[in-house]
Amino acid sequence: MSDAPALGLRERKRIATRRAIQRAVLRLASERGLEQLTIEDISREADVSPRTFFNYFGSKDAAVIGDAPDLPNDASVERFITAGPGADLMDGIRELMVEGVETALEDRVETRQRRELHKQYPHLFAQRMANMRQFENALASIVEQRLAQDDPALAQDAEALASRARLITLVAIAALRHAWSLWADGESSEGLPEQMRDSFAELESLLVSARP
Amino acid sequence: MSDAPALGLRERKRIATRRAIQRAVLRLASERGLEQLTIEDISREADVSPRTFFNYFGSKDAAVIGDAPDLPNDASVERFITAGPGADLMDGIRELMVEGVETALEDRVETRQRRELHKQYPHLFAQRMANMRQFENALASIVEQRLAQDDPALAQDAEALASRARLITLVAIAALRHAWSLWADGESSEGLPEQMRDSFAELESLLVSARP
DNA sequence: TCAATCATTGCACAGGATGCAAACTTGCAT
DNA sequence: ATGCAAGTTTGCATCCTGTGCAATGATTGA
Repeated sequence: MSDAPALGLRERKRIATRRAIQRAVLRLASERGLEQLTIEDISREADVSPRTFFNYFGSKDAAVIGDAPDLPNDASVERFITAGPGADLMDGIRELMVEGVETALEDRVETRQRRELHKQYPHLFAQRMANMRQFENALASIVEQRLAQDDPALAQDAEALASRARLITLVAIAALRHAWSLWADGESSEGLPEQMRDSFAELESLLVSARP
Repeated sequence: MSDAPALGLRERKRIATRRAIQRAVLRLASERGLEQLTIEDISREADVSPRTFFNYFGSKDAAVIGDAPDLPNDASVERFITAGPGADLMDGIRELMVEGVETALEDRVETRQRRELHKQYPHLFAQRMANMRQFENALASIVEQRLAQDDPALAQDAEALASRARLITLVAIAALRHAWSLWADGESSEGLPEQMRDSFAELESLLVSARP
């Protein structure tokens, strides 16, 4: 858990600046809305020059959206890949995802503000989805390795393997999006991880009912 | 099929202008890339003023991306909703989607150019997916009606009904995205509709294999 | 033909975004 | 500690995006 190998001052300052900008943009955007908010306003609030803002984020939106979820550490990934054919695939993916979003959870206030802004400005949500593509590709590659492990026959056909891994990944992401929607729309204070388990369970029941 | 109730001259010109801009942006972007392309360039090529460009599209990207797929006409939708519990749900959704993208298919050259640009600029692809949200909501609402028809018991619980309809929709969209990816990445000249049938078939086989 | 309606255009302007070079801060080897 | 290399912040200049407004011109329907 402790990935803090004594960051240098420079690195710590960088992170602080980044977070200062993010906090500033969330605070101001929540108060008066995105459109009546200029880079200059944000920079003033964050105590940096407008030019510095662009050193950290390519646009106003990018600062609001927040960082894309990351894959968990290598140990978890390795465990998933080598879990063997006996372990349920979707369960494994779900846990990887939960780990991923859990590490990304920062401040409760910020999370709430971001959620509100996502509701208010659909294009932000959209861009966030766009940023997921990287995550998506990483995940697909991992799933591919797992499939190759579980089913050596399938591993012979690279095309089929890749196609299947991608489809499985996309279905898993469908569940993730489902969880996200309910979590973002709902008023309940249920955490995203819990909602994710619910959504994956519903996906499971869907698959069952689909088979006569 | 013939939804052309004698468009007036004004309407025809509007459509022509829109298409002229789209053609211009695709041509120029394919030649020299998106970033070295200004609104002024595009407008010159399309023989309209820069101001007019913005009357049609909110941004450069919007012009490249193309229009979001539409739901098919009401007859098809009605047929889907009332197909009854005997008809396979995913098959029905797939056919609705195929109809939707088929009407959106314009010119072969444009389609190809757009495909290339989507490969080259992932954020375009992403934005396109984002634009699907409207389509997504429309589809979810239709699926919800179908579910309510098929399963009156489920229809009692509005929450559960909506949640399930949304999940099913998202899974179907996962298949659509899968088809889209393969179609965009692949060199094959196979059409998107065919690829969609392949992807939905693979989804089907996935569900089967998931059930021991 | 005339008036209403809608589309196109030019103009002005605020804000977004980037390259560049100067000033400053941090890291590190001596 | 000192000094140099590397990285960060900033101001400045500049181009592009995007929008409101008002004038002009084309299309429509009576």
